[in-house]
Amino acid sequence: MAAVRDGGLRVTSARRLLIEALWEADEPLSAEELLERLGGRSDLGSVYRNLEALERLGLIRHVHLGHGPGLYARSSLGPREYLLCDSCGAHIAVDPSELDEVRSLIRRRFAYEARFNHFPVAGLCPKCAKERER
Amino acid sequence: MAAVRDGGLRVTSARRLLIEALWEADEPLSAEELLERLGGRSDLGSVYRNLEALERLGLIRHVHLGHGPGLYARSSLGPREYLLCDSCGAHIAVDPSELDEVRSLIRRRFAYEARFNHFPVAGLCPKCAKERER
DNA sequence: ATACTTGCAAATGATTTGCCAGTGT
DNA sequence: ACACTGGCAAATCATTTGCAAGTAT
Repeated sequence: MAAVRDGGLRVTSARRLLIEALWEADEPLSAEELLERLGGRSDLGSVYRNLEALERLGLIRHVHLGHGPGLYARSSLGPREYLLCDSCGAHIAVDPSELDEVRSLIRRRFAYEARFNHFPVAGLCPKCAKERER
Repeated sequence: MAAVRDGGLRVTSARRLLIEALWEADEPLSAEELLERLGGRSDLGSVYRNLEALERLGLIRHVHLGHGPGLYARSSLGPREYLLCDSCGAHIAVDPSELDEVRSLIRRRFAYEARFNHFPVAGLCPKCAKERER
């Protein structure tokens, strides 16, 4: 809560509840899922506004896993980059270091600095890839 | 047009106009941009329905470059995979073979079969990456 | 006290869907 | 003829914004 105040935000009950929900979660949640966990003691507009504010402070991040809503998680959940299956929606989160080789390959070829924390690596998971082999 | 009929679709004027617009374009366009090129001689509902139908036949593909609307292009525009800059929106299209090394690295590490034709590689383009170096 | 926030409603952007008159085969 | 489509409107999903009343500092 200190970080919130230091960031120039007031500690309101809607905000505190949202933060608690985010801190209790061990995977990214949508705004709607978060609102449910608040027992309706807020509304979607406020949830989105607060998510944006907390993200500006760097306390949380959000990722887009395919279509569907954005998913939010506390930054302290650890740096994560994602691989998503286009076919079944399965996804895995990995430490950025696991993608360093991929990143440097892309850097050498295209001079792009690839990031898979906001938009994942898309493709086919092992199971779906196998199913399409034939 | 033969491919359309073979696919079980009728060749209607709305459909033909849409196909012409797609075939004249040399980069992916949104449904709205396509409708403009039809001079309003159709409507968004039909455009989306036809885009979906043509995509089912494999005649076109669509890509999501960041937020914003999906972008559609004829498949014959050539196999393309995309790199997108999260910061300035710049993007480049490359032949899949240029990403084969990246793909096999990801395959070895995660057994995922990466595809960057529907969702791009996201990150920072050379210019934006340089600006953040300091 | 007063600036920041909330909850509610309405607006927005992208896309989908229901309906029925119109048209390709 | 008859099923497939088109155009129009309304619905949906995710997210943003306006506003007046409420609250943290």
